[in-house]
Amino acid sequence: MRASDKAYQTLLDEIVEGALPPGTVLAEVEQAARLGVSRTPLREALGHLRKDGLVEPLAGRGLIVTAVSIDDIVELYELRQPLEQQAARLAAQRGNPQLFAQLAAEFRDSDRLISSGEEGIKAYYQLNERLDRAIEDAISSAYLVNALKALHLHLARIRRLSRQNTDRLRAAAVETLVIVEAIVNRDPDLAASATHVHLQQSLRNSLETIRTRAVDRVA
Amino acid sequence: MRASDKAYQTLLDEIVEGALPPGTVLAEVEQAARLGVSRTPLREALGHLRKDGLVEPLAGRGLIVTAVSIDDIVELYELRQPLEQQAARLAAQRGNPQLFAQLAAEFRDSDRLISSGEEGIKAYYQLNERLDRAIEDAISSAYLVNALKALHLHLARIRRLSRQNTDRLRAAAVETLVIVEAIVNRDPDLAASATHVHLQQSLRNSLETIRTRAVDRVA
DNA sequence: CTAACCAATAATGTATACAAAGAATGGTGA
DNA sequence: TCACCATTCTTTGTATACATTATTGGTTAG
Repeated sequence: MRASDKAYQTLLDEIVEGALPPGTVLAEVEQAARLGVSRTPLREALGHLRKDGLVEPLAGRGLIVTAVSIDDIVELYELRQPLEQQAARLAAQRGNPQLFAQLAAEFRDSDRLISSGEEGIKAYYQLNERLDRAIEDAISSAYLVNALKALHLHLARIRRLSRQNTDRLRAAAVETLVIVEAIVNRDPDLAASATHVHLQQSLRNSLETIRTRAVDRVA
Repeated sequence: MRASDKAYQTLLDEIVEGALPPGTVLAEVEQAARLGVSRTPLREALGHLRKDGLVEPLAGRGLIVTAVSIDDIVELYELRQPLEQQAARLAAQRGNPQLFAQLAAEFRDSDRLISSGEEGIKAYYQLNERLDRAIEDAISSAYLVNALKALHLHLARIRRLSRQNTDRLRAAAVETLVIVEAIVNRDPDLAASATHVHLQQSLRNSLETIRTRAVDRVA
């Protein structure tokens, strides 16, 4: 594996996981030393992160991890909404019904996961990732898949901000099941509408939890 | 201006304009010498082009300019369709009606441009670019705008493949006018539907002209 | 004659040295 | 005491030298 790829992957994970919170200054020599690579591959990694929108230049200070505000979340959903509706639509047209029927069965059983503590919730998140992967595979359009991947980078990042309670997770599982079943039944319009509904709820929940927490912090 | 930016912009233009056709091998030392920069900034430029999807690694041969097939055009429109519908929708919600009214007036007068030779057609294309810019400004969502910019990179590239005749340009102008008027009237649904129609026609025309030309080549 | 292996070569990947540009800090003057 | 300027230092940007890897061509053996 190339040193630049390793540096990119490491920094990416650390930014998404929050180990490098927004505002963190990423000086080249410092990060190169920390990650055990020279400046050249590190610069390449930082350049890619800049294109991803995860870091931005700050005059004189080098690069810093970009901030994530409530406005960012709204704006992100303005991209997510059309992209995932189209993804669901195409998956319903082209996906293998048997494959998605299997995923649907797992979502029907997801209450059990959500109710069984941290471990189960982690498994539930992995189930969602498998669904995303299955949809991407079904789409087969490289351009749309790339746009989705760039989107999911930022979504993974804001997921930390709006931690979901189990009630919301259960509701989300039901909403997602509708989408998957529409794909199984090769109903593109329903898949798109169900995605619309799901994302609307998801955004509403995200904003509520964050606003609530902001109030908590003041109190 | 940084040497890496200069190299990136130059290569980008050459790829989009077709001076570097698909399949062209871009060896680092060779291109660095040609563009008058050292390998380091050139590599940075190539890395960005790779993220843009304009070049791709070829085992052992370095990077080559990516191919553009008919399938690529269809796949590109599967991304363009949802993105530009959303863009039109948001522009209708947030755009300054007076600004778009001005653009609408110009589109109503665009027959004159299209009928007045190369110069006029160039001006017509610039009018379209100004509309794209106005829509992007109205959107104000950085994520969606970035996705649109990446998309327009590839669209500019395939525009060379499917050169439009004046009849198609006139029809496209009428379709576009409906979109702009919907934005002026703050009618998001109509703006989205009109965009849907316009892109469907645009794709159909692209595929027809290319298929026809492919037949010509055989004959 | 074909296939496999080895060597040579040309490419990318990495490290480091150097240059340039900017910001922070200290000093000096009003 | 405050403002401004110069200097220094830290930072990024660039060039080049070195390492490494993969491919290609040739040679040899079967």
